[in-house]
Amino acid sequence: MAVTHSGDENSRVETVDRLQLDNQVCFPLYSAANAVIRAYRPLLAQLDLTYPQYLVMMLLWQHQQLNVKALGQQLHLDSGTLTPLLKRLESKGFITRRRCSDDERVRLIALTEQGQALHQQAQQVPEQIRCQVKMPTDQLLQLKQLCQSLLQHVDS
Amino acid sequence: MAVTHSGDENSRVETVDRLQLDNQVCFPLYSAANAVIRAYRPLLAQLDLTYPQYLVMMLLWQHQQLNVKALGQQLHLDSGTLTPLLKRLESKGFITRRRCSDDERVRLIALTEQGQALHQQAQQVPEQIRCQVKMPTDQLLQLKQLCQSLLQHVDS
DNA sequence: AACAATTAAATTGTGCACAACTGAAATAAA
DNA sequence: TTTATTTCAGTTGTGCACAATTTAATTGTT
Repeated sequence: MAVTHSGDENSRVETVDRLQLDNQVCFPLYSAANAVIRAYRPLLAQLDLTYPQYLVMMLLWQHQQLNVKALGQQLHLDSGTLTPLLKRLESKGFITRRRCSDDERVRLIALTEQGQALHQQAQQVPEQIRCQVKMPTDQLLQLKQLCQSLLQHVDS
Repeated sequence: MAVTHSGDENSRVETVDRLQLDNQVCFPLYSAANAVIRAYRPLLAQLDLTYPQYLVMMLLWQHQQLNVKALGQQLHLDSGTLTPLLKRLESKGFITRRRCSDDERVRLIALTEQGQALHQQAQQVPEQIRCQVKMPTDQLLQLKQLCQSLLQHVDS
């Protein structure tokens, strides 16, 4: 329980139960993320990708080749998540997982031709998803910036 | 690829690649949600709860008794997620899962004394998590409202 | 009353997310 | 140069999240 002052004309003192769903930031954050990823699902299914797989592919379309650590740092995911995910992308024929000759610990993740080709098909995804989110662009930009800020300011 | 007009003095035309991580809302949303839930983990571990279990418990602390459908509607989760989660809460001794006598299809989820008692222990969680998020309260409020708005305006 | 349609929850199977741990290779320290 | 430490991926095990399906109970129709 916490006591806060309301911003009304006559400043009342009200008791806010912070253990209620309505008063928490994390619940809408978590629900909204789930909802948007749920909206991505049918679009990405046409590319035979899940949302986290799509994230990896976007990084590879941009950088051609990355190791597991670099992927993990950019996506905030660890090897426990990435290794099986990358194996699935490999078995679908979208990426290769070579060992680095300089440092045998490192895996170099690169696109196959098929993975490269998927880039074309994916071009429409952003606009398709944008159509399903009926919200002003400036609000979405604001939401993006607040999420990025939160990400920087939470110690986890 | 999309062409947008920047808001600069001399309105340049720039090409924005919407297939880049930096230009998407969902990625920071997804990462921020994961990060905050990660921050909750050690706090909730002391109560022997996961974050989704904590959500269910909060609803029960507020309403005493709910069926699976009502829980699902409020949390945006289906029986495929809730049924095993509720079984875990039951086996920990926090809830009961009675069948409704009026309608045998329905499960009535209610708190045990132990589950009720957990409410006291949980009182500190919101302030503890607040300390780990070094961000102004007005920005968090704004983030909450934008997430709630997004949740309403995405068809999924 | 008999049958069809609907509803509530459970089940099955896939794919994350992550903590904790392991093994192997590279780097640092003695 | 041996040994200690660190680093990179991989493994194991738990718990979601969800699509698709199933079972059983209820409601609606004829």
